[in-house]
Amino acid sequence: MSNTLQISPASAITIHDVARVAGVSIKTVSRVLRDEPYVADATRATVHRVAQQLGYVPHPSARNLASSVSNVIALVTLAAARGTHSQAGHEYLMGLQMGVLSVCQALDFGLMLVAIPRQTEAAIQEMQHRVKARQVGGFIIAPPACDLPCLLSTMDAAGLRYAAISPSSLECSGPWVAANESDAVRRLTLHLVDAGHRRIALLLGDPGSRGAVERLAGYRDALTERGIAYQPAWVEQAGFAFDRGREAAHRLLKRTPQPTAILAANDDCAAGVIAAAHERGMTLPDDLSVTGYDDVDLARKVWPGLTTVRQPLEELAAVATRQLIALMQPNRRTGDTPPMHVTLQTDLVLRGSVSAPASGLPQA
Amino acid sequence: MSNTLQISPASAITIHDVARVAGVSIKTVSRVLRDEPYVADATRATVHRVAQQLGYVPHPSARNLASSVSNVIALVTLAAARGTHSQAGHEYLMGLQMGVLSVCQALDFGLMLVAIPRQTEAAIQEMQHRVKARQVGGFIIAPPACDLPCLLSTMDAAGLRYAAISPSSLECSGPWVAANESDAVRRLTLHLVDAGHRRIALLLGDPGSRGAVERLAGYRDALTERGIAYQPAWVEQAGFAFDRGREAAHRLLKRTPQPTAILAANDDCAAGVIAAAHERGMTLPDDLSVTGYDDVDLARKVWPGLTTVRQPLEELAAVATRQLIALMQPNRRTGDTPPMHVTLQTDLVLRGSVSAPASGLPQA
DNA sequence: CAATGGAATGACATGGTTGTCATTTATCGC
DNA sequence: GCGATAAATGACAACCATGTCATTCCATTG
Repeated sequence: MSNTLQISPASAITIHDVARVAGVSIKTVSRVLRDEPYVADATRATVHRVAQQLGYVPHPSARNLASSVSNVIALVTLAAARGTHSQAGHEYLMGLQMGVLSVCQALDFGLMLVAIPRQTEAAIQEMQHRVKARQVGGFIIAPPACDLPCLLSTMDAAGLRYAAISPSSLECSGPWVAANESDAVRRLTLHLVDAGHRRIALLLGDPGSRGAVERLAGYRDALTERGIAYQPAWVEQAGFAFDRGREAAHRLLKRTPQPTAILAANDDCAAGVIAAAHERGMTLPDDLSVTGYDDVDLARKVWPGLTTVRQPLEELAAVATRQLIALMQPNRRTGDTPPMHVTLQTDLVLRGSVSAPASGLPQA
Repeated sequence: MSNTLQISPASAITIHDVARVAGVSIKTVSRVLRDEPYVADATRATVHRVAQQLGYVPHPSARNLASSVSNVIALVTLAAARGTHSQAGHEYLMGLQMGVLSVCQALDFGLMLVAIPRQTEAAIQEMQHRVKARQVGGFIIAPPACDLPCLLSTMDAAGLRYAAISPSSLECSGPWVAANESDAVRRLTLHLVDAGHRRIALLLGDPGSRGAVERLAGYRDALTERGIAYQPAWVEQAGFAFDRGREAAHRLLKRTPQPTAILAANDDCAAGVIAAAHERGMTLPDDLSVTGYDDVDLARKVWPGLTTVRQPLEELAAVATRQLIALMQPNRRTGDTPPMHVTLQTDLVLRGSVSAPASGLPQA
């Protein structure tokens, strides 16, 4: 009937209205809007036009109720103990969030935030609850949540759909994305060696994290390439936090001989190293070269600016999101579906925190 | 009938199952679970017990469909241009998120993330779309999203439910929370004056932000209290970003006489000031005292550590969330409902970035 | 003791969509 | 031109909760 545009009182248009105006059944409207086959092209066109004109927006709850398919995904982080901040750096998490959000927005998915407890058991329950309540159709598991022991394999067993970002364990059947961390650290190490450093300490993150293994490999590769002997004493499991970096740096700088360069586990940790060096009255970068990891804002804000590695955080998250959505809606045609396992390259970012060692000739 | 615990195949328990097992009608189950009156105590107890035993979880979509009330709220941030980071500091936003999330989790609300475009018109449409689609029942508007001109009053007009965090404009009928920023800056200024400073520069954030007015007032109050003349030349609209702080600091430090202390707009901005001072070869804090604002992690990580103001970010967000939920579900009994307008106190955090001025006697 | 009214409960419709299956219409081979 | 097959469409139930309104059950009251 009336083809008049209805703009203002838009909050009540249902599939029935579209069907009535288009002169077809609601089922046909449903078929058109869900891109199902067996609809005549002419009908398809009419329905699309009418739906658009009426400003029809499908009701997600009704859709969800009828089809038990959700178009909401959850970004899973580790619940912080009351008052403390979460484990992973804020900027790291925020970068991931932005990546997830941009894809969600483009594909008309909702993004929920879910914080899970630290025990795998409880975490699974929490997530199952969300699925049971049909609030959420799938999960993006970000570090360090994905480092909970057995989390991913238990999720597999529980039938929860997910995509993991930079998981430490690959013992899962689900998709994951990660950056090529061994290559990143290899290049970082070469950069230091080529600047003249020989006593290079490596601080690693939590033992459970993906980087721990990969980065050590990259570090050793670089040393081998340049014919420098690998010394286990220069490697420490420090952790990612500022304070851990600071403590580790104090320990290292007490030694004789001192390291002339420290590869920190991430930018926060590197800032801790810098703080420690300052506390010991050292001048940076002459007395000590420091590198970070992640290139969060902090890396530019400390003095001297951190030479670091830029992980494509937003892209990591975006890819994971597309993987998950492909998993949730196999039939959906969303251009390119990323493969199950993706490794992305990183960029070295050079700033002032690395220079040639001032004191002592290059000696192994 | 069977009172056996059903644990594993839990994904299909509906209100009908509960009703059947409890021997009552579904309506009665609904009444009990929604805490409605006119149910005998004995019935109430039975239903609760059965629901618990069966592990019944109400289906939010069905609930939503039937009642057209959502139990999902959205945290609204400003969409970042592709690639760039969002306006507000990451740690600031993350602090707010944690606060919102903790209340949501406690009250069994879902939290969605929504990024809105920079134009009020488009932002309203985006939000109306969510509501129209019944995805979301209300919004928490965080800075700087709430500083979009007329956003809040337009939301009022559009009938969108919201609570605002530290909004610049109070021309809205909705609830808001904010920190007492004028008092915070007043105390910060007194702290500097009492350390011997007289030439104190004040960097303000974006003109549209709440702090701009409040903080200036606090600054002037402090000067007046100590009998120091207010000089407009010492006040700049620098903005919150690191680079803005750095540029402003360079401008200020070129002057004669130099300021001996700078109150930065926030910690990021303060880090920029510190970087500028370093670039000019100054020694901190002897040559220049600097203060930040927010007490994000960065404040501990720069050298010297920033004397700053801790805003109770998580609490601000938590209060806003409770305000919003009270607005959405007036009947819900959730202990204490916060008042419509809440102002929270702040804490001074003293670190190494402030000392007595090294050069020059205290002269106005 | 019948009438009254409120407490306690249930039957059924409703919300907006999708799934199932039946039905109508067009297409094809011979 | 006829049946067989496939394409196109629609009627109706189902999803799971809540809202409306009717009904039953008691305790009071006159």
